[in-house]
Amino acid sequence: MLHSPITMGTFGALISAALELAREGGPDAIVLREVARRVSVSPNAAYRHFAGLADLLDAVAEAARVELALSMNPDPGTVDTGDAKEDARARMFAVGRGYIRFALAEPGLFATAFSRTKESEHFATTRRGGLSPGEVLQSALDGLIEAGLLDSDERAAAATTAWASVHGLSGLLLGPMRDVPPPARNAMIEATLALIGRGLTDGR
Amino acid sequence: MLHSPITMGTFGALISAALELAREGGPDAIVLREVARRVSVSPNAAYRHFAGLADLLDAVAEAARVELALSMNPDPGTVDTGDAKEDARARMFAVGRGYIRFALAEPGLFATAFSRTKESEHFATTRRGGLSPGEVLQSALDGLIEAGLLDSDERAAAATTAWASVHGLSGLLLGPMRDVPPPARNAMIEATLALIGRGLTDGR
DNA sequence: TGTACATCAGTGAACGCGCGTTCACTGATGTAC
DNA sequence: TGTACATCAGTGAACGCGCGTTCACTGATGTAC
Repeated sequence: MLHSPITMGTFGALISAALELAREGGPDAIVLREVARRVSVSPNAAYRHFAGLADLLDAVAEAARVELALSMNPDPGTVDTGDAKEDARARMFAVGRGYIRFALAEPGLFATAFSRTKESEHFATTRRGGLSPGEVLQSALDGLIEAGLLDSDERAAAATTAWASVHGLSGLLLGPMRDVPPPARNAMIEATLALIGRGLTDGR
Repeated sequence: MLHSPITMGTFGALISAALELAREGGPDAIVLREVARRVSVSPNAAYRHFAGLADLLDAVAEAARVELALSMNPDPGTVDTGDAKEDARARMFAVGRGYIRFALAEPGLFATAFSRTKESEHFATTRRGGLSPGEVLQSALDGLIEAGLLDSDERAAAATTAWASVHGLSGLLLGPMRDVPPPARNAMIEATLALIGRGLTDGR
């Protein structure tokens, strides 16, 4: 997914195999020896590319964050009705829906994206020129501000509340509410997005 | 915390020691051999009281849920201004604040309360006559309905959104936002509670 | 009241397992002169 | 163009560790008659 497997080299193959483990079982499923096994390499070969397990985990968590950010980006063209206000609102909803969709489709990667790393600001900025989840959210909020639907001094509070809501709903749907059937689940998602949207663009 | 250590017996002592481990390091820190060590008992003695590690974990998760529910209950007397609407609203805020306060004060127990168990409806009903987090939330929503601040047919959606918001904010404050200093953190909590409260009791 | 027996909560030793990491080494590739 | 040397990505074997669980057993307590 990151690169073609053919030209990936051992470094890329290790990351790719570790991502696959994370996809299957979350961050705790990332086991150095199993990663090496899947790449058909001896366990200590990994130490040529990473300082240790923690370092590998950091790289995988970063990759998971990039995948989350990609899933948050609305399909281009979807949001284009001609009405600027309507478009900005729709884009905001699409970003939230994309976040929850990723969590439900890739629970292992979702959990991995939030696993503890050395620094804590990885959601806001991304190295290597990729997108970060925080940047996608901020740009949707920019749209609301430009459309006159949000005061720019409410921006920080809006970001926190919006993020908290979709993050929390994702966690509940994956946890205590995991047995809710899909139709009711979708109703919950839409109801939450609607209520938050209403709260953010209060009366505008 | 559950019973006096003097009359607790091995069963209670095992649960108590496991709870302590969960408090220190979350559900993954619950290690059967370490639990037995802390109770000064051989590892296999635990098998007299639990079918295995998974069974012990279930019991500890249940206890963590009870502690969460206790933390959500507002101190009696705090919410009593004479104005029924105002009281109902204040009680709702107090429940949300209690939830987040517990998450921040006891991150290990908070995570443990949400660790995977066999059944998934433990948040709604509690065995042994204790309170559950879901029951505390529902009773706060009852208050809003009785005060005329919430339509009873919006009850389910309101529960989901409210829970998702405080749950998500808790997760963010413990994770990606863990370095936010306390004053800014409190502002985020109050801003989120205010926005959700506004959304729930829309215009009333 | 005494005796035989079942139950129960504990013990100590051992099981197999898989982990992250380190050690000393090898062979291919690149580079300086 | 050839030679000596450094660098680098890999190997195989081993390290110590702690885990959950099982086995055969013990000694105290309760119970039936």
